[in-house]
Amino acid sequence: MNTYTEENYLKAIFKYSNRTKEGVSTNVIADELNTKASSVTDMIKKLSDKKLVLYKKYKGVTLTEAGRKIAVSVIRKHRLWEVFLVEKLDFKWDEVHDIAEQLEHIHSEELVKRLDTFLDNPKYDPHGDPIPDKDGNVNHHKDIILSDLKKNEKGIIVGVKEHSTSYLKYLESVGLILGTEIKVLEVIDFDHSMKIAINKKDTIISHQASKNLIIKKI
Amino acid sequence: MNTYTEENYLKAIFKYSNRTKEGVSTNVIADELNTKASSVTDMIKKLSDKKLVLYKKYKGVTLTEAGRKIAVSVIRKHRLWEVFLVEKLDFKWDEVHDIAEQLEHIHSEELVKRLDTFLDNPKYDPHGDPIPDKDGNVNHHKDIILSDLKKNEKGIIVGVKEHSTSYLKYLESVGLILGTEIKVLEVIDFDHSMKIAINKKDTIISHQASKNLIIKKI
DNA sequence: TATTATTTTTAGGTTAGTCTAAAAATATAT
DNA sequence: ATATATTTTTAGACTAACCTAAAAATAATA
Repeated sequence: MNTYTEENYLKAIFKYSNRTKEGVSTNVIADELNTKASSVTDMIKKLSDKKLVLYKKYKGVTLTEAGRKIAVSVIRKHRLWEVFLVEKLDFKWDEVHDIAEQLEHIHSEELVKRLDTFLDNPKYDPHGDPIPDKDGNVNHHKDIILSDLKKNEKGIIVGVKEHSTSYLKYLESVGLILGTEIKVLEVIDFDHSMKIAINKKDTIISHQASKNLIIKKI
Repeated sequence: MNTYTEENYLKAIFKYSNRTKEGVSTNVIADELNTKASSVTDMIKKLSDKKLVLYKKYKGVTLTEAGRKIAVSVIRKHRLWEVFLVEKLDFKWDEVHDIAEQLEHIHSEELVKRLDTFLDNPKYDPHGDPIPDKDGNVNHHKDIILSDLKKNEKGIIVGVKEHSTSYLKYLESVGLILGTEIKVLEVIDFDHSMKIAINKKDTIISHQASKNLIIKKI
């Protein structure tokens, strides 16, 4: 059994070790967890002793298979609980993160299994992030983002790359929720803002906003 | 915000300060929490500094109003989660305690409020224990227990005084679940075991079993 | 390549919660 | 009431997770 803190470290390392094969750096982890590099070094040694990460001094850290399993199971729990909070308790998608951060550390395999069943085995959480299956497989989105679309191309919103409350609230307020169909009407060369059509209404959104929306081309 | 551990101490003190006005003794708390008396003394000092308990050396400890509020709110959460686990996730009544021990420490007023609504504002948990309301009021059962009944008296099971898995499993196996109507057919003078009628079937139960069943006379 | 800047690690300390062993206070029994 | 037993507290130490400040390693730049 691992502590709350260990689980959070593993989650942070997982988050930054998806793309590259390089080890995740101490500072990146410290930043993600709002702690100091020296604390990270301490914890990494502990995780290394437990064979949950591979660690070479000054060379960053990578997850072992055991470490990855734990990280993914925590993420699975986080996302399942988010579905519960939104679908069953009627929370908004921008309100669930902090509560799920706590719930993800509840230890009970049976609970997760039953929760999954209760929620009808959802594949995505309320932000469109894929829910890992019980064996640790994750279905990542291919990263097509709205700002990649050209004039007259169309897509459906399937996720977000930025999870801040302010962004989520903004998206909801302009009708950019999961499943919404978008057509690009115009792209402004100067600042890459774009005019888009959603539900027969036109809106203009900034590059900052469009580059954080994951879409599926249609 | 209080830690997981502080909340458990407050809950333990609450548990043993219901009846008498005397302070709860260090050893009783140590026993309840599977820790040592010296650890309890330390924690009591901390809780006393925070004005959550009143403490006089060698004289035991009592909760302040602030401490009681926290204890009761943790118990409220515990029991609401137990209802969730049994009603929504189909856990058995003997399987939910350990999971609820974890869930009771999730901090979010909004979550508790919505969970309560989702569960239709239950008044009792799956073991018949009363769920404190959001203002901290608790509806205790009057303690009429099955072993107090005399021959030919009747009652309905409304709760248990012992929550061990083995007891709960036993009760379920012989059909002694909440709401069951019981008629006392005979009381054996020698060992206080009794013959009872439940759902038209007769059973014999030990004094040990009958003195832990809370009933309502009918 | 030598120097400077950045990152990472080490060294030493802190707090929360725990422990053991011994001392002090209270309770019990002769 | 004195001696004995029990309970509670103190003293000192431990681990987990964190910190600051300084040292060491690596990376970036002149």
